[in-house]
Amino acid sequence: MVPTHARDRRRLALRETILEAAQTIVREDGLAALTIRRLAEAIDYSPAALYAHFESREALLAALCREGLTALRVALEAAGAGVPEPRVRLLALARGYVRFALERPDTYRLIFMENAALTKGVFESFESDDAARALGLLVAPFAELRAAKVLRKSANPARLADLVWIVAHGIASLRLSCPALPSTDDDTLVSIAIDAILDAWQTRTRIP
Amino acid sequence: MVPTHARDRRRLALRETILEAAQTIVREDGLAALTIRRLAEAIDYSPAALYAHFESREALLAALCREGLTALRVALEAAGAGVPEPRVRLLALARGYVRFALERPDTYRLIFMENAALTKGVFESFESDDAARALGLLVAPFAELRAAKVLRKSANPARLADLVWIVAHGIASLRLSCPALPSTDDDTLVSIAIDAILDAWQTRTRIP
DNA sequence: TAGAAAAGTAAACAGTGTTTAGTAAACTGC
DNA sequence: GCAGTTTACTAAACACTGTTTACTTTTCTA
Repeated sequence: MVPTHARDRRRLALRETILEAAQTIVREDGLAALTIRRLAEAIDYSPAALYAHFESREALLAALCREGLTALRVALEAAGAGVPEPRVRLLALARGYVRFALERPDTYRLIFMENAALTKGVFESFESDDAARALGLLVAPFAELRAAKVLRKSANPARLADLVWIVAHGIASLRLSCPALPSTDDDTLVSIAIDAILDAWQTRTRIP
Repeated sequence: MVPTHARDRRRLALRETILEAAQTIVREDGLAALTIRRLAEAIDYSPAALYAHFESREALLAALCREGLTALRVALEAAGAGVPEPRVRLLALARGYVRFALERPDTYRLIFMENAALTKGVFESFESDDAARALGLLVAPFAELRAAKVLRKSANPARLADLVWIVAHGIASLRLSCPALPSTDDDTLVSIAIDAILDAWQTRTRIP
């Protein structure tokens, strides 16, 4: 899949250079600072040159968005790796999710908050493999817990995974928008939420 | 508090006119369509005239943001009004929250997603009474349920309210960003989440 | 090596938020 | 009622933005 022709290789390399410079600018001065002119200057090309590699600024943001989604998936895989116990892994995944958002706020905003059309485009057109795999990481622990009869048979792993995603995203995005408001710290919130989910669906007999 | 002098009254009226025209534009063509020039044209003034009432576009957005937050609080009050049973009220509030976000996506985005600095400013500087009152609506049912010994004494109403907020915001904002992804419908997600929270904290004896 | 194709640029276009200088209107004190 | 001052408002410009066009340079191919 690596291009054979020299000019194609250079083309791809420049595209990569552009994306890297873009990431740097975003990390240093935020998304609003990412202008075509500044980006062009950073890589010593004319502004118009960028249009040979990206149809528009929006398209460039979409590419950054896809890269960000991949990075999120990788971060989650790392967070869950080597944690055999499903409940602990679930906690680790959710915490890893929130941590990723807080460590790379602009990336996270770009993926999920900044631009509706962008996010939709990335999740739809790109048939986002990363999103599916990331969600899969959350589904597995629930499936395992259900198989081990820790959770009831009526527990729907996919739906519970959605719930975890909702909670993690809720915490992360609220923190990015109005940091003060949920006054409890993130890790506690995450474990409270996950414990509640597991508690609610665990096999048990209720005493009325 | 109503200004006595005629010119002050006119001033305030124009300010109101500007904000109303802004709302209309946002509702019709989204937030990106809200430019100073278009807004000025809509109210038949020159662009510069707006700067007598708002320091900048950002300041205007902040005003819209505050109005949106008030509208959200009012919507929540309406959703919870006349629902005496705490659990049912909690459901109604959370569903009302999500519904508000979906019915006024641009308003909701403006309040919670679009602009970090903006949101922070509104929630901090304005010592947002609306936010506090809205959150209070969510705290009350938990306090009532705890008082009625439906929930354990260890249940912290404020923290549980945060959780509900996190879930409602999580659902709403994910829906606005990547509508396809949580495949379960919103009302079901809300009730699943709230049931889980109530379940997890209800007074009970566990059979191991 | 000559011709075609690609890469890259400078300059312009249309749009943005914002500032400035200057004018018209409205209010104030006499 | 009138002079003077403050306010309201505008037209025009400034410094940006993303993007397009016409043109030049470089690079590959036949």
